[in-house]
Order: sequence, then structure tokens, then C-alpha cells
Amino acid sequence: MTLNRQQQKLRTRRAIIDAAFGLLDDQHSFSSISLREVARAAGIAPTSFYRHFKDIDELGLTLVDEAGLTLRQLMRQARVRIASGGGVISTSIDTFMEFITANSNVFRLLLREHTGTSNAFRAAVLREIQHFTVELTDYTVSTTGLTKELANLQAEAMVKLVFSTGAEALDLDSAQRAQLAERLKIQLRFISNGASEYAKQT
Amino acid sequence: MTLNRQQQKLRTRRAIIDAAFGLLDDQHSFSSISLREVARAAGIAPTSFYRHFKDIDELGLTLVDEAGLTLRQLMRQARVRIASGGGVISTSIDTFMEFITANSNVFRLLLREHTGTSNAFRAAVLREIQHFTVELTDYTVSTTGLTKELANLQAEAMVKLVFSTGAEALDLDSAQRAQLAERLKIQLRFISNGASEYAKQT
DNA sequence: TAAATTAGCGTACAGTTGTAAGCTCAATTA
DNA sequence: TAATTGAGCTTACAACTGTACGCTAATTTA
Repeated sequence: MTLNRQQQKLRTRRAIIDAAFGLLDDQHSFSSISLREVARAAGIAPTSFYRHFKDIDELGLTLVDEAGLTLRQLMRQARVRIASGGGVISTSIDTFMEFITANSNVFRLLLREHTGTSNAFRAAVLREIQHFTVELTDYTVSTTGLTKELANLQAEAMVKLVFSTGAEALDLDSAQRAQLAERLKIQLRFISNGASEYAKQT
Repeated sequence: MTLNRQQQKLRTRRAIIDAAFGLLDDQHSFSSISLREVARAAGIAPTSFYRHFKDIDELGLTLVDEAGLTLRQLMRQARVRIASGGGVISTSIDTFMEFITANSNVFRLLLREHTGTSNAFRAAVLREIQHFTVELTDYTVSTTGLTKELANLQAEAMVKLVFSTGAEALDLDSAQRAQLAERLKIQLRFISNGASEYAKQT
């Protein structure tokens, strides 16, 4: 079972991407790792890197894209779980917390590049998060009587709060994390109920 | 009017701190600037840096501390404005938006180090933000009938939402920023009203 | 006044970075 | 089969990094 050229190239590309993800943790951000480090971890010569990516930023955007894919898997998983019963908020947050526990480096990448030094990176992350917000807006419109306008405001606030809390959770142990999740659920109910009230008043 | 040694040393220290702040913008984070760059901008030899700071991280923590001070000025300013009339939420957000416009580099520093690679930095920023939350909690307890527990949940959600929105505002022009501020005010009302409702129900 | 302290400097060095140039050799194409 | 392509390599270099070491000269202390 020999690989042809294309397959081998893809395999090396994968090795680079995986190596880069593997180098990320709470102490190492994407901007702090060098092209040479990535190449070393991927088992290739530094100059071979250029056969796959124009420069390190192109790799970074690829990582953000892959992180976005993982995020969408999260959404799908949450939908499945909600369909099979349980509170919407509670189920979503439980799923989310499991996600950042299992994919903390992926989540960290998004968080950091969201406020990072590259405009392109920030825009790419923003796109992924907005995807989240749009989805939640649609869901809210279809399950409540809220206008699209109000649903969007509610969804945006919720997503921001969830991501912000997720960032905080990264530094906590699982007991504290569970506690934080419960607090978050109440806070999301504030928003949800507050938006309904607001809709009634106008 | 000659300076003595202590005064001169303080003056150089200030030059280093100011130089470091001056090097920060949307494209340059603290971790991306080098000790040599800072020294160059401050007009001293690289090795002289060590007469003032143990290493670059010690400078970083100093910057975070100064940023915290600036943040507290913001709170004070908001309190003054609220006292002289106008809605609490609206006045606070207007003050906040002016603050991040006038001190975008300071705010960016806090945002970035909040999710940065240094545990010490993250902790330092967290402390500053919690200061904010505590203050808002106290205020909420004293102006509404909410329990400290609920007031704290409300304040935390609000602060997270405000900072998160502030991060987004950094990349926008003033017109978009104003629009974002109005949306934020409504979202804060969601939280405020939602929390009141929640308190009634229990 | 003599001695001690110290902010700031210049020199130096080892380590790392990104990437240019050109080679090898296996897979692909003609 | 012969010619072409291209992934990956080695070598090389200039630019930069943090920081060790020891000096200078002015201030401060005794």
C-alpha cells in the first residue's frame, strides 16, 4: 500500500497542522511558536515548510479554519442532545463545557486570535463566532415569539457571555468549572427572560 | 534645577514604561515586543534595562498594574457622571466607550493578557476585572433589592458583556461603535430586568 | 576629602530566527 | 524509456534576540 505523491503531500501537510496544534497550550500561543519549531515537531526541514504554506500566517489561518470546524461539530452535538430531551440552556452549556475541556487548545487559539495582532486572524475568528450567533438567532426566532432584531441581540449577548466564561473556565479545575457552569446557566436565563420582558413592553 | 539620583532613576523608569506603551497597538502585543526594542524606544542601552526591571515580564506586570489604575479612573469618572444625572447604564457605557477610544492601547493590553501565555499576567488582569465586578455588585445591592448573590451574578454577566463588546469595538469606526454601544445598552437591560424577574420568582 | 555606590554604556557571545539557493531522487508524464 | 516535476533536504547567511562582564563617571555617604 504505497502512497502517491498527492497523498504523501497531504500527509505531510496534516503533520504540520497537527504539530502546530500540539505546540499550543496555556503557555504557548500561535504567535509565540516559530516556523522552525513547527517544522521540527512535524519532522521536516524548516525550508520544506514552504512547500505547503506561503508563510506561518497561512498556517495560522488554516488552524483557525480547523478550529471553526471543531466549533461547528460542537453545535451539531448540542442540537442532537437537545432533541433528545433536557433543558436547552443546560444541555448547551454542558456540551460547551465538555468541548472546551476536550479541546482546550483549539478553544484557546480562537480566544487569543480573537484579540490578536493580525487583522486577518481576528476577522477569521469573528466569522466563526458570528456563525454561532446567527445559528442561535435563528433558533431563538423559531422557538420564541421574538423579532429577528431582538433575537439577534439576545443571541449575541449569550454568545459573548458563554465565550467569556469559557475563557475563565480554562484556568479552573473541574469542580470550579462545574460551579461556573451553573452560574452561567442562571445568567443566560437573565438574558432570556429579560429579552422576553423587553419584547412585551414594546 | 538638577535632579538627584533617585529622581533621575524614576525618570528613566518612566521613559521605559511609556516607551513600552507606545510600542503597543493593534499590530503589536506586549509579547511581540523585545527588550531591545523597548530600550531603543526609551533611549537607553539594552543592558541598562536591567537596572530597572528584573526582566521583561516584570515590566509587563507593571504595565498591567498601570492599566488597572487607568481602569479605576474610568470607574471614578463614570460615578461622577452618574451622580450628575442621566441613566446609569447609558452614562456608564458612554463613559466606557470614550475610555477605550482614548486608551485603546491600554485596553488592548488588558484584553490580550487576559488570555495570554503568562499565568501571572492572566491573574493580574483578572484581579483588575474582578475589582470592576465587585464594585458593580456593591452598587447593585445598594440601589436594588437584589441579594448579594444575585447582584454578583448580574454584575459579572454585565462586566463580561461590556468587555467583550469593548473588544469588538476596537476594530470599528466611531459610527459603528456608537451603534454597538446602543445595542449593548439594550443587552444590559436584558440582564438587569432578567435578574429582577428571577429575584421575584424565588 | 576620600571611599563607596550605582545608572548607564560598550563590547561580546551564543542562540535563534526566517528564508534564499541549489541539490537529490522518486513519482509522474509523455 | 526518457524527460519533467516537485517534495524534501543540506548548507548558508544576515538579522535579531537576551544577557554576561567590566568600565566610566557622577552622585551619595562617611
